[in-house]
Amino acid sequence: MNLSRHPTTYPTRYQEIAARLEQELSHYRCGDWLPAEQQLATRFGVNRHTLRRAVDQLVERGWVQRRQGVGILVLMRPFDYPLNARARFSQNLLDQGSHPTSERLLSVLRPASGPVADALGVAEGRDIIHLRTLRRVNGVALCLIDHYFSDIAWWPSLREFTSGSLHDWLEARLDIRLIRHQTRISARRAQAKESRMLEIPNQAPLLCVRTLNHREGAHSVAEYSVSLTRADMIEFTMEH
Amino acid sequence: MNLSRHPTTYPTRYQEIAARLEQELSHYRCGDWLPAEQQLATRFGVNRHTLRRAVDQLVERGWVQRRQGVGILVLMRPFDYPLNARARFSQNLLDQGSHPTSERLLSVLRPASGPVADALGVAEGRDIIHLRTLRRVNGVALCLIDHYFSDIAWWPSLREFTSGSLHDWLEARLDIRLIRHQTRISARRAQAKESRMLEIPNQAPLLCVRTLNHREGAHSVAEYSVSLTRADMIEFTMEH
DNA sequence: TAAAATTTGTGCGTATGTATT
DNA sequence: GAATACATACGCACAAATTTT
Repeated sequence: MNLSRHPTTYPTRYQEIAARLEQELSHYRCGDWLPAEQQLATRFGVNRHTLRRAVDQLVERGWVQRRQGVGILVLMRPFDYPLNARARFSQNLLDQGSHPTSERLLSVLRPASGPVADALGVAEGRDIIHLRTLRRVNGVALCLIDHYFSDIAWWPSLREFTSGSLHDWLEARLDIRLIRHQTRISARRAQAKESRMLEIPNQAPLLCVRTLNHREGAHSVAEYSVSLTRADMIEFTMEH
Repeated sequence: MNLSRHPTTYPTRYQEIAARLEQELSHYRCGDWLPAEQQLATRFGVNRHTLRRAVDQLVERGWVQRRQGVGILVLMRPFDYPLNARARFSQNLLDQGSHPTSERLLSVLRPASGPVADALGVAEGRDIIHLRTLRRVNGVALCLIDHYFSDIAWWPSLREFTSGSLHDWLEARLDIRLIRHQTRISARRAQAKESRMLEIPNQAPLLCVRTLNHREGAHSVAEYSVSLTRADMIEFTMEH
């Protein structure tokens, strides 16, 4: 078995096209759609498979994103550039749930799945409150948080939450102050759905922070939250 | 442009095959070759394109590697398996530098680079102590830490450190107790060198923890450390 | 509400080129 | 040189998702 490197080879057709498309990305803005695959294939005089392969490269590099039935979305923006140059936002690790600028994507009453039930300390299948919020900075999706609450008495109030700071809302409407009890931090690649919601390339690294929160004075878990944050944009900090 | 969620979809044929192949990887050892694409395609009753697409997934995940004219090389080690099944090790976020099982890879006196000098609060180019340690669990490389110390008076003692807990060593040999003052947590993909040292696929997600440590009572930074941990194996926890 | 059109996603069959054994 | 195996590319067809009519 020969482990030596392969000699350099001439670029294949799909690589040529990928390079060309990458150049031309500068003619687009974030949010623009590329011409349809068939159009591009015709223009380059190749089969659609070959064109798709070229686009695959751009997807891998994180420049564009596919949307079935819609088209190919251009992600690259001047905004992203400095980020990889270590110009990440810095965020206090303990601030989860108190972002002043998050919007609600989902709020439902639903049976607790296994992991959620475990975290909240309730029986699997019991109804719990599930909110999902998205935090944007300058219009860029940054952080997706799932909040799970065990006390469905909060539902009438929580269901009306639409945007702002969730923890401020709890304090203002229900006079409830939540205190962080446990934090778990991990990282992994974004899965397909997550990368769509956060508008990032598939497989991009995400920071995952899971927290257990109590009410002041109480010992049972009132909230379990799971946040997914673009790792290229955020760094968590903590002063001791 | 509609950013609403996509409905869940059923796995496609190639995804099914990818999942099946991933299961079966445990039947192989690192260095084994998979059966030829045509054989696998025949066995699954699909076209070779479809089979190739399934293998593409394994390549993306870093389990196998293609060699033109040779075959498909199995990279994965059996040990890696349970990890993706969410069986990550749990580690206290504040334990950096005190792993009882780390080994020294490097110990040198060298001029401080820009970022290190900034962190330690010394002039760029001034000599500092640089130690690099690797932590293994069951023989598997888990965590790579660069330690930078501003006080070169510690050098005669630190240069003799070879393995064990670095912070224990400092306390035993120099009667120095270090206290965490600031923690920064980020995540990114492994670069080529890092993936070699940690024996993981390139681009695999890493957790990066950077800390500033003081001596008890003192205010200046005595140690700056940067740890890189396999994100598929570790989850950090913190009780408040 | 429903159907049609558009666009990407998946899959098959085939042909040819390239690298290795 | 021959055999084997992966790499690239074309053409066609249909499925799935979305948007438009």
